Amino acid sequence: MSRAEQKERTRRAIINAAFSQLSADKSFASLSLREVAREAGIAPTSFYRHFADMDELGLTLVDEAGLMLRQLMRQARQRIEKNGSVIRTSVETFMEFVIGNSNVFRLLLRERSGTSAAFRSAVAREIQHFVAELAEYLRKETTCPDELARAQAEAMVTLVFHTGADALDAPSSQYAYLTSRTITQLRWLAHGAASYGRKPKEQGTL
Amino acid sequence: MSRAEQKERTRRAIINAAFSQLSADKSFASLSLREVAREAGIAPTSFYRHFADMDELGLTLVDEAGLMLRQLMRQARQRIEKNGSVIRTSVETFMEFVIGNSNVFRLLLRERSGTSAAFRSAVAREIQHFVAELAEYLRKETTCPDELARAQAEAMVTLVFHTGADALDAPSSQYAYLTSRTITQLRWLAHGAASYGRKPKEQGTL
DNA sequence: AGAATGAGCGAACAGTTGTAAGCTAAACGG
DNA sequence: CCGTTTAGCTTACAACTGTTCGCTCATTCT
Repeated sequence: MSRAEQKERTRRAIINAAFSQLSADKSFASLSLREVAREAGIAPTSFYRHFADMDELGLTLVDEAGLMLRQLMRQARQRIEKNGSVIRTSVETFMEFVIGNSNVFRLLLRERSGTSAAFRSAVAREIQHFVAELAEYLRKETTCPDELARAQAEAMVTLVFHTGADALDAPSSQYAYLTSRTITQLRWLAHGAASYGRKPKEQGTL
Repeated sequence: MSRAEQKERTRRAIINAAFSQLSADKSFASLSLREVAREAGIAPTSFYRHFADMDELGLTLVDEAGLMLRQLMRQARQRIEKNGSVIRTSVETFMEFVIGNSNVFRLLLRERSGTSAAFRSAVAREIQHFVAELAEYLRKETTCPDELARAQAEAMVTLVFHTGADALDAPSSQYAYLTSRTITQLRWLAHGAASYGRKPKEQGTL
């Protein structure tokens, strides 16, 4: 086996070990280099042949998670074409991702407000892809001015993301409710933005 | 000085030490019992005279944070009575809280998705107060059915909370933008829910 | 006054952590 | 084919962690 090939192999072993140790009660911050190395089947010091420190590993994990997120977007687009209901399809696709890859989603969720500024901005960047893409769609499909399309997209992504977080702690019997609730919320937003978008001034007590 | 009084005093010293060590790069999980005890001016072992372990301290901190949140709600209600604009006043009040008590807000933000189930549900409970109160208001002021009032309140709290999180990493020059963006989002929701609330069926491609 | 309570302390222990130094052996490049 | 490179190892160290034990001594209760 080629040397580079073998190196890539144990690099993946490290990454996989790290992902597999993430759970509801174990965040990336609470992983230890030694534990990861142990599960990857290498000596602790060999870790340094692949990453300068745990932070570098963490950024790699966030990148991989972001990659999966982008694949998810593609998948959602395909489904929408064959399905029609944009909001319902998007929310359902996202929920399936959260349930099926809860460790990955949890990583993003936690590091978004974690203790490392580098992690936070890495996660923020990945989420911005989501927002930008959705905003572009809204600009095309609706008469929304650019700035407001972005604000609308941000609100929608925020709500969907938050529902994903709820789902992590909810029993699976709640998934259907969470999904439909979020769909309703997004429809409100879309409807409100469409009919209310061009009136930034005060009106009424709300 | 009475014994109970002195005990309460060092208990507060511990709590204050813990709060003061929280920061952008230091979460509760990364605090150590010894460090907290050091800053509180007691021996590490004396910590156990007040808390069974760090988790118990953490739950206390979350409770205190929740208390501050409820005080905030009262303050917001007073302001609204003298001001009129419900949404604007609420968002501005909340943002002031986040800026002025960033460590407290960060605690809630992080532990909401942290590694301890007990912490997560404690934070969720505090936030539910917010939601319940807002939902009650919406039921009174609008024609929204109960279930939808709750969904609307949840969406609003989610958006405001998320904006608070954004503010933590944003330069203060961005505060005004974040505030007005959120106000717009909440108005969309209110408007959409009002005119769209009783149509749960599919319609259009959105 | 005398006994009991309990907050606080110091010393000590067993674990864990990250990381440095130096070696081995296999794959590589000339 | 021989020298170089390098992934991986073992050993070692210093720093920290949470927690137990037994003691002191001021406050409290009787």
